[in-house]
Formats: sequence, structure tokens, C-alpha cells
Amino acid sequence: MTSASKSQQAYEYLRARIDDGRFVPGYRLVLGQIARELDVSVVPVREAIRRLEAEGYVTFERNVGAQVALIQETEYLHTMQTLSIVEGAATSLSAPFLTAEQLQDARRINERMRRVLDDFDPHRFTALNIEFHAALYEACPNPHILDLVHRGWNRLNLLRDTSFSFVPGRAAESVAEHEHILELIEAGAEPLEIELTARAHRTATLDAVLAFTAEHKHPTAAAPAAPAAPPSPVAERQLASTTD
Amino acid sequence: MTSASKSQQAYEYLRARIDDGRFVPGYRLVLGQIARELDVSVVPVREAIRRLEAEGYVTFERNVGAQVALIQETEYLHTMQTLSIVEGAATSLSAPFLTAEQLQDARRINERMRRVLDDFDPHRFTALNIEFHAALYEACPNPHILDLVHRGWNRLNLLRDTSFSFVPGRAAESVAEHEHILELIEAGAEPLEIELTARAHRTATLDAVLAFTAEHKHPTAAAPAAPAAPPSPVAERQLASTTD
DNA sequence: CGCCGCAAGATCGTATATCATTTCAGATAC
DNA sequence: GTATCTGAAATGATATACGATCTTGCGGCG
Repeated sequence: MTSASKSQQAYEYLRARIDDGRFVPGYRLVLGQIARELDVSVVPVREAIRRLEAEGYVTFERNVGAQVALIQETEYLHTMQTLSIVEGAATSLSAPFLTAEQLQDARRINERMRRVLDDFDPHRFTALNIEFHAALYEACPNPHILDLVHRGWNRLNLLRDTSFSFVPGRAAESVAEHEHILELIEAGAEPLEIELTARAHRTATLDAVLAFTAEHKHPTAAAPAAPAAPPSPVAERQLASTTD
Repeated sequence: MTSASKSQQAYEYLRARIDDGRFVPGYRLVLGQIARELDVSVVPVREAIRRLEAEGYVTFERNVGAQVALIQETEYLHTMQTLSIVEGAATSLSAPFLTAEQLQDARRINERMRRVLDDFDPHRFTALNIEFHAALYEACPNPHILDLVHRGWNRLNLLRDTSFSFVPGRAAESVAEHEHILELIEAGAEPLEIELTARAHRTATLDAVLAFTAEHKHPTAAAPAAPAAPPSPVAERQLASTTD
């Protein structure tokens, strides 16, 4: 049994370490060193890094080398906004194909999330959250959109373990909104309504995180132009302000 | 002046040939042969192909080689649907940032499209169409979404030169819808309205192409399950039927 | 004291060489 | 006549080697 190619091994090795945070953003990826660790030559490692580069996981500079992609301040905003759009679409497109059984599964996952609320474990809650949403959008018949959703979630993983660690109240709201989405799908609601509800669900999390961090951020590094911004649609303004 | 790296050269070489159709889908990419043509060794060519693979332009099988990605029957549908979603979002997000001048530019492009209608040149019309839409979405502040739109257009390029070659009446409708979108933006319409209008614009093209091909397709290869399907929302049903 | 230039080390870029796998033609057996 | 086996040719996979480029630290000079 010939194992996977060295190139593939290297890809998986790097990808795993980037995903779980052992290689933090900015971490320098030295070809020779990685090759030695894997006991291969540098050629397959280079190929793996090319793939990761094309996927946005690492940045590469000629004659300088690769490093785990740096995330800007605004990266979280952009990722969440993008995900809100593609996930909303995927959920809506997926809805007509969900069987009663699959909807039951989703509801069971949401029930487990509700129980986790009592003895709150952000990591577990986030894992269930992914499971719940995946159950709703995986039936999307358009593979491109599905791929975009997966990429969005992956990128989100890079950014921080979970949004729910930061915003206390958000988890409970989230469970309630999940139930609402389930009801819409079961009732055979208009696709657009499902899409916009799913989108709003994500946007609400984004807004909650932004509002929370805006309040709790180190006052030393306070926002320069908006010392006491009103709390409402934070996301929209923040995203707009990142045009530079 | 050191030129771009060999790896980059190879990437651009292949990409150009895939984009303009000299390398048709299914075309076998033999490493050694390409390396000889470019007068480089195979290593940089391999790296280039890894990038193209990650971007979906080529498929790769171990110990067998690479070929230009094959497009399934449904690929056009999926690409257009995905593009309708991300382009709609990008246009909507971009709208608030468009200056009066930029809107003027877009309108001028649309006027040129209108003039092309008289002496119809599908290729030229398509080029202007890209220009028009780019003018409207390029101001989108979210780089991820912008990237998705670009990828969508690129993939569309691979599929066929233009949708407008196929559907006679669609070009004129398209120009009219462009004008409508411009008016919405100028009037400062709700973001959601802009988004859905831009989305519907693309969906309408998709529907027109589907309806046209359904009618004019070789009767020998007729649709198996829907011999005389009603004409209305073709796209939705077609997309649904591709779940397999 | 700080800036500039130079040299050494680190790292990347590419070519070449060798091994592994696949493919396919031709031969052989049934 | 067909099927299966076999071996050579084509191609991909990886390792090694060497030259190119960048980074860094040290020493001289203003």
C-alpha cells in the first residue's frame, strides 16, 4: 500500500498545523526545515506551499519564503460578511432538499446546544454550531456555493476559536434563531426569506462581536475616529470604513 | 532586471492558454513537454500546475498527470448561479461608494452597448458587459467578495465566449436592465433592492440561455424527463435536478 | 552616535539525475 | 478471435546539487 504522495503529506501536515493554531499567523515556514521534519526533500514541500498559497493560507515572497497568512484587523469582518452571504444562499438552496429526518437531526443538535448553555463551554458550543449549520446547508445542490461556505468556515477557524467566547449573551440568542430558521424551512417558506434570515443570523453574531469588542477593547488602543459610536448596525459602518 | 520566476512564467503561460481556449478542457498537460516549450525544468512547471489545481483550472491525478479541468453539463448553471449571488452582493455593497463620475462612466459603457446592438458583435458586447459590471462592483469594500466575483467571471470565460451569442433577444433586455440598476443606485435605493435586482439581472440571462438551449438543442439528445417543460423559472428547476 | 558598505550565513530557485508508476503494444495461450 | 501476460517506453515523483538572492551583523567612516 503506497501511502499518499509526499507532496500531499506535506500539504496535510502544514494544513493541520495552521488549522489548529500550532502555526500562528505570521509564522515563518522554512522549506528546508519542514522538509527535514517530514524526512522528504524540499520539492514536495514547495508544491504543498504553492497549493496553500493559492488557497490563501500562506503568503509567499520570492527569495524570502512563506509565512502563515497574516490576518488584518478587518479580516474577521470581511470573512463573516462573506460567509453571511454565501451561507445564507446555501441554506436557502439546500432547504427544499432536506428530509424530515435531516431536519430532526438539526433540531437535535440545536437541543444539545441549548443544554450546553447551562454549563457553558465555548469550544463545544462552537463545534455544535458548525454541525448545526452544516446540517442545513450541506444539501445545497450547487457545489461551488458549498465550497465557498466551507472555505468561509475554514478561514473563520483561523481567526479565533469561537465568537461565542467573547460575547456572553449571544449563544442563547443564537439557539433561538436556529429554532426560527428550522421553523421557516419546515413551513416551506419562501427561499428568499430563508436566505435573509440565515444571513441575518450570522450578521447578528458579527454585530454582537463588534459591539462587544468595541466596548471592551483596550482603551489604550481606542478607536481613533469614533470614540463613542452608537451601537446599532455596527457591522455595516465598520465594513464601509475599511475601504483604504 | 530579473524577470518573474520561472514558476510564475509557467503559471502565466498555462493560465493564458487555458483562458483563451487554446488549451481546451480535457487537454492533457504533460510536464516535460511544457518544460521544454518554456525552456525550463519540470520543477517550476509542477509548482505552477499545483497552483492551477488549487484554483480549479486543472485536475490532477497522481502518477497520471494533469489536464485542463473538464466542465460538466451543469457547470454553467452552477457558475452563473454562484455569480448571481456574489455579484449581487458585491454590487450592492459597492453602490454607496460609487461617485457620480463612476456612475457616469458606467452609463457611458452601457450606451456603447446599446449602440453595439445595431450591428451586433457578441464578442464586443460581452467585453463591454464585463466592463459595465466591473465598474459597478469594483468599489466593493470586501476583498473576499470581490475575489469571488472575479473567480466567477473567470470561470465563465472558460465555459463559453459569451452567453449573448446564443440568445438573440437577451442583449437588448440586458441593456435595459443595466439602466434600471444604474437608476436604483443613483436614487440611493435600499441595498437589498440593489442586490436582488443585480441578482435577477444575471438570473434572467441564465434563464434565457437555458430556455434557448432547451428549445434548440439537438432533438436527439432531448431532455429525458421533461419533454415540454413550461418556460418560466427554468434555472431553479434545472439546478435542483443536478443533485446527483 | 548613526549611517553606509561589505561579507558571511541562511534560504530560496532551478536544473539534473534517478526511481516509481502507468500505459500500451506485441506476443502468447486458450 | 479474444483474452491475458509481459516488457519497453513514456511520464510522473522525488532527491540531490549548485547557483542566486536576501538577510544580518560587523566594522569603518562621516
